Amino acid sequence: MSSSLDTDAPPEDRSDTATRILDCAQARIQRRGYNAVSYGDLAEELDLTTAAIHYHFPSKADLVRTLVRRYRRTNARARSTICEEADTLRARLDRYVALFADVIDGGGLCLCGVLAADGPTLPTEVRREVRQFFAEQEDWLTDVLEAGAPTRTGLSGCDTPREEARLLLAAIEGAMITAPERSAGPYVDTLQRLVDSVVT
Amino acid sequence: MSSSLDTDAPPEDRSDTATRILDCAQARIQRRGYNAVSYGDLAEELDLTTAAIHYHFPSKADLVRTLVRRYRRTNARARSTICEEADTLRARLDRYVALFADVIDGGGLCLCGVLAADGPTLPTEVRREVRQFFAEQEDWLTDVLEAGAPTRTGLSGCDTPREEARLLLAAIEGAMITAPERSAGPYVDTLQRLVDSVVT
DNA sequence: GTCTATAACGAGATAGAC
DNA sequence: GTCTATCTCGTTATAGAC
Repeated sequence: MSSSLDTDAPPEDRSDTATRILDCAQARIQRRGYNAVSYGDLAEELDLTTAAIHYHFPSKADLVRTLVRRYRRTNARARSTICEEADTLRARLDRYVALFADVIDGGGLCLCGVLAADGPTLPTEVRREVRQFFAEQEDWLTDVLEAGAPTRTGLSGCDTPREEARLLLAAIEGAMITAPERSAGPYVDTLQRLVDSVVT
Repeated sequence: MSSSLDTDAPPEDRSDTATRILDCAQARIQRRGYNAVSYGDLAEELDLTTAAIHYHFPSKADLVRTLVRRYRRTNARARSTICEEADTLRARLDRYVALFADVIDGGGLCLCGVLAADGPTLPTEVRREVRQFFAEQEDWLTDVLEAGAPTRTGLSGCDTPREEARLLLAAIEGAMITAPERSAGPYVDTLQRLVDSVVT
């Protein structure tokens, strides 16, 4: 049940400028965190004024809320594609890990991982959105592990797929933070060990 | 080799006020991140002026560098104590996890986990200090896993203790971020699964 | 849709009195 | 060791012209 809850976004049309703003904001937040990104930064990089950005996103809360929604949506599509194109448990987990490896190679961390660290600083709407992102990952991983039962060995300590899913997610997010360099190689390496322990 | 490298701190005497400042700064950074904590915040909570804080720590870089050094030192002592008081692999890992569970119960995240997410925003000295913290955890976990060889099952995917150590550390840091609430219960629960998979 | 201009505030930091 | 006072800059956000 990779839930498509809430007011699940409308047609989702966005002007070219709005998209450029979101792209820029996402890259910067993934590298620097919520509080180290300002309208001024974005304006300079995009060759706009702060006022122009305020036209598209009246407040910073608006901007980041929209950003996380887009992030969730993109991620949901990517997960769907994985399930369509790969049918073994191992292939699915490998491709899922690769999703986050791409993020690292972009020079930053998972958008929601970074935002989670900014905790109570965030507008409450954004905090909710971030928590939902993690819940979705956990749900999806649980489903995938269940569906892959035949080739699933199961960690000796885990009784249910959900417990295993929680562990996988924690490792996937944590490895970004503890990795000495922000490059995909060592990251994938570390997580491969865990995947290997979970599937035959 | 739980390294005591670099200019390993002097007698480490600190005035009472300086200690109060560090305590306050640590709590706030663990909850809100580096860039959401200001001299003004600290001054208000401690009933001081910003100028008084600047007397003890001339710059924010000074303050946080000192803070992370103290954090590393406290953590090193705690790890030593664990090795003195517990002699089985399981007991040591359990108590190590408890160390971080205490942090969560304090309402925040691991100081270095939070700072890692603030990435290039940090003064370079602080970034070095944070990377060293993670290196120390990895080294210590590797040693502990090696020493516990008799009761160590080994994850099926991991060839060496170091690979297992990296995975443990990633999960320990990541579970703080992905946990829906900042309370120790569910956190310890998740990690217990992994510990159970690593030791008989 | 983008601009100039500016308001209103908070940040890190310093000088100098006590 | 702590204060008052101040500087300079960056921040989010708005008003109004083009």
